Amino acid sequence: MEMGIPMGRREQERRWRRQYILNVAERLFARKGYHQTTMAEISKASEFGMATIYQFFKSKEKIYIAIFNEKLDLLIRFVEEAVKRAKDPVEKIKVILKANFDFFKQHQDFFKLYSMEREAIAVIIKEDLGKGIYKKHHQGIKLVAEVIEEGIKRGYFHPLPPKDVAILFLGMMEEYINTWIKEDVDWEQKLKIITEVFLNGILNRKHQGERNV
Amino acid sequence: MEMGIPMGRREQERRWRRQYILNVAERLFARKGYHQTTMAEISKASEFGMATIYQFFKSKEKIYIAIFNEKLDLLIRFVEEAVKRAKDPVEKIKVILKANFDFFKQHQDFFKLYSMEREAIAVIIKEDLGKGIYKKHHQGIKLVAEVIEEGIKRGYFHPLPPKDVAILFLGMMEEYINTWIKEDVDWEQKLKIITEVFLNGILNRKHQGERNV
DNA sequence: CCATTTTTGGAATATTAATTCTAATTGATA
DNA sequence: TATCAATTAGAATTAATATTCCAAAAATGG
Repeated sequence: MEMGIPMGRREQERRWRRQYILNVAERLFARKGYHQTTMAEISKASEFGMATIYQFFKSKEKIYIAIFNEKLDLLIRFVEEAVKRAKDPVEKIKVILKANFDFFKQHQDFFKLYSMEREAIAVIIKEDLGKGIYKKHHQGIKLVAEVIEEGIKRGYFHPLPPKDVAILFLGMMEEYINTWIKEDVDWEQKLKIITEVFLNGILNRKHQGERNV
Repeated sequence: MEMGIPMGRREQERRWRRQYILNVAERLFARKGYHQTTMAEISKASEFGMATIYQFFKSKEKIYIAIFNEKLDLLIRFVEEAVKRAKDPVEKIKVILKANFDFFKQHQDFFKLYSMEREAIAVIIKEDLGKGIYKKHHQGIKLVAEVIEEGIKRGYFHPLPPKDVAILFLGMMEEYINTWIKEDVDWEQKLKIITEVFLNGILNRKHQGERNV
């Protein structure tokens, strides 16, 4: 199982089936939410019997957790990779936005699930693993906060509390993706708008003297 | 029942009890989510029997919907009132932020519920009334978008699509409140930060020449 | 205070759906 | 191909809980 030791056909098939079940469940959960999706439906849609599914996952809850954990890992890795390739903080912010947009365009079902239940998950899932997901969300905040902090140190950004700025940034991004993901929009355009607002704010230069914030 | 005709004691008591049930349910839903909260718990916590509760609400779902509808109405009215009192667009933006912060500080249980299930609600609630809630959310977006539009026309804000900016604004705000509502923070301070970021962006003046957004 | 109406508590019912079980099938090994 | 182990389908079981029902209690009005 460890890296380097090749998997036999048997094991590969197992993996493939496991993943298949997760994909089917993800689609169903995204469409109808956790509670409205029954094991019978997952069984039917995946064309596996109950026992088979329970072979792979101890419970419905575990399926749910697995989807979140695996997709969130994927996302975090994807964003981290992208950030590494950018040099200056402004570039990094742009790259984070683009990476998130791209990822969620590719995984729309998951995004739906994510925005639908990220907050609820601590409540839906009794198990401690639910907290692991919560932790991964904070890992995302931390990543952005570090970029912000670097940007402040290097004089690119206003000296504001990095964590606060990171939260504002992610809030913007999430709600924005959430609104537009359903529709068939020009993503380049959207990316430009959010970048513009976040970096430059909405205030027009000619009025900036007036500000008394 | 119409304005002007005074309610008898009987009717007033009924209202009070109805509201009491809603308050209890709200607290429970906020703590454990919709599905984890049972009618038995609502009955126990409110010290009303089942039949009594079903006297007031046809179903558990109706209780949930009632909470959302009534609180959202309250919020919208509260924000609209506040906006009326402000003159220029910059002031209006600040006032909207403050009104939301204040409202949710006052109604923390509801905020929890709101952020937990706003997205999920269309899925949790089968009934059409679920869509009414969705509509109210958009009413909020519209209100902000109008302020933005006015601001652009009067030259205060950059000419960006008002609805997009409104969504970004609300996303920021929601996530921000969400993060800090649990903790005992300096709200004035937080209000300043979000206002600053939204109005001026994070980019430092000295680097603005470099921007190639 | 009595008759009538309304309200109430909580037990009984019905439903829904997660999980387990069993018998049948499939696949591997020799 | 025969044997044994692993896998599977789907029915049966079980658990949870929303809703209904009914007898008892309380409020109302004459």
